[in-house]
Amino acid sequence: MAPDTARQSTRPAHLGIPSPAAGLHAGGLFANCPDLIGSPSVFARDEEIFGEGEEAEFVYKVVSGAVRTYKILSDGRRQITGFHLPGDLFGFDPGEIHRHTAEAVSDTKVLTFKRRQIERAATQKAEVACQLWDLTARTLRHAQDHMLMLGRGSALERVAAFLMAVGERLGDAGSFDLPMTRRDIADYLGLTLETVSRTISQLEGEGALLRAGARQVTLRRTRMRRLIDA
Amino acid sequence: MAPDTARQSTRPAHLGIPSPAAGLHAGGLFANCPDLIGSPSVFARDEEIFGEGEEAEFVYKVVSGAVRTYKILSDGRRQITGFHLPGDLFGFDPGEIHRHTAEAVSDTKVLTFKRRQIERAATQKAEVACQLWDLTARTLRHAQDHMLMLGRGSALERVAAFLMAVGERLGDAGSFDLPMTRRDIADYLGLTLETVSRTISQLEGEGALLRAGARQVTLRRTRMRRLIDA
DNA sequence: CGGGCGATTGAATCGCATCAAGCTATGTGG
DNA sequence: CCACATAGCTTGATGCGATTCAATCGCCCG
Repeated sequence: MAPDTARQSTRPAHLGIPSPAAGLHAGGLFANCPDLIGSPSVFARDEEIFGEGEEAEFVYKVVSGAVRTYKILSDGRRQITGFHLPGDLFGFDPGEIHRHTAEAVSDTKVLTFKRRQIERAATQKAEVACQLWDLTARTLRHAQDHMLMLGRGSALERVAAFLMAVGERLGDAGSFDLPMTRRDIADYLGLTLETVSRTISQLEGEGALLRAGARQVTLRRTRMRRLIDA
Repeated sequence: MAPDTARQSTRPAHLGIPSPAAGLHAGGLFANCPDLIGSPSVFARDEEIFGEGEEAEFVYKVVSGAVRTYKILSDGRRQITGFHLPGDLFGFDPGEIHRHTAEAVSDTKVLTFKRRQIERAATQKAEVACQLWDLTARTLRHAQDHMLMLGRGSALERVAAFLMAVGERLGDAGSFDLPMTRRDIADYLGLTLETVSRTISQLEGEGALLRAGARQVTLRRTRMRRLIDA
């Protein structure tokens, strides 16, 4: 009943593994709409795909590479709200206007779909509208899990959960490559790049992961979970 | 292009006024569905309306009072994801299961709607499905704005933005009453109740608000904005 | 081989959390 | 009607974790 038990702490504790960092695997979304075929398109590292405030003409699906979506504050602080990996959809803020900027994290191939076309399909077929609803709902769930992380997690919890989530989404076969920089990770987790770097070193020091270069990591999931659970 | 300009700082700065703390004014959502009529229901202060993990049988609309929705971590930390004020809808996580717990912040009147009924209407009428989609999208926008706050805002920015948002949603006629405790505010903003208290005192000290008792506040919006802008 | 960006590491600082009293309303029972 | 209890709020002292500032390292690419 009363919330009097709510405690706060900066100490490590179980955050639950949040849903993958942006997880919007498209499933068969457009499968049954034969006229909805995406046009392939390529973006170079750090190239803008769309900007905040622009008209939302297209919707995108990542084929290879990675994309970040973010907002910038007037003083330059940046909050990345999601990373989009192969298979993920992005750019689907309902409404006429993009509410984020999207950039390629690395060289990236995407499929582009006309938003108008999709929305028209939605107004005609309730089935399509429900799928879009479900898609937005999954994005919402991710956002809420991430809120929990940003509001309540220590640096250790945030970084560990992030690495595990990205690993899973990349189909972690033992080890994997992080597509993004430390700064990107920091701006996603609400930390500084130095803290991210230190925390990864700490995780390595405690045997929760191995590194081969800055980007390639091998997770020891059991040890990592032990670190953040207790 | 490159995100190298992203800076970080703990200093106050413009966060943009985030959308109101949960803002889901129902608009005319169920207006054109004459068979969807809510049953009135009353909950006492701190009474649970639904629990995380429960089957999502109903959807709610606040008539009077206030509701909080939150998640609890295994160690007791609580993250409130939204406050729901008169006119707001809540409990509409798509899916069969509630992903939050909802409690009355103060004595509260709500209207309850059968979720099944609404979803059935959605599968039949594309128009309804689109409205639900839009509803979820608005919740998503709020969540993303809140992420920005949690990830990047100082205590001062968070509290000031929160007060302004709540004031607006309550139709701030000069001054208004906060329905929730300092602990609730803290668990929403990712702070401790002491920090919230101190920050409000600080805002008062700098002439950004007046207090009449702990809960009633009068905002000096211009001064408050100056404080967080610069 | 050298330039440069990204990552790491160190030292000092700061903001918020934590721990710990008091304070102030509100309400209750004698 | 007042003493007392209690819940919520405020305020103070202290500590810790993350940020900030500042080198330095190391890898990748020209």
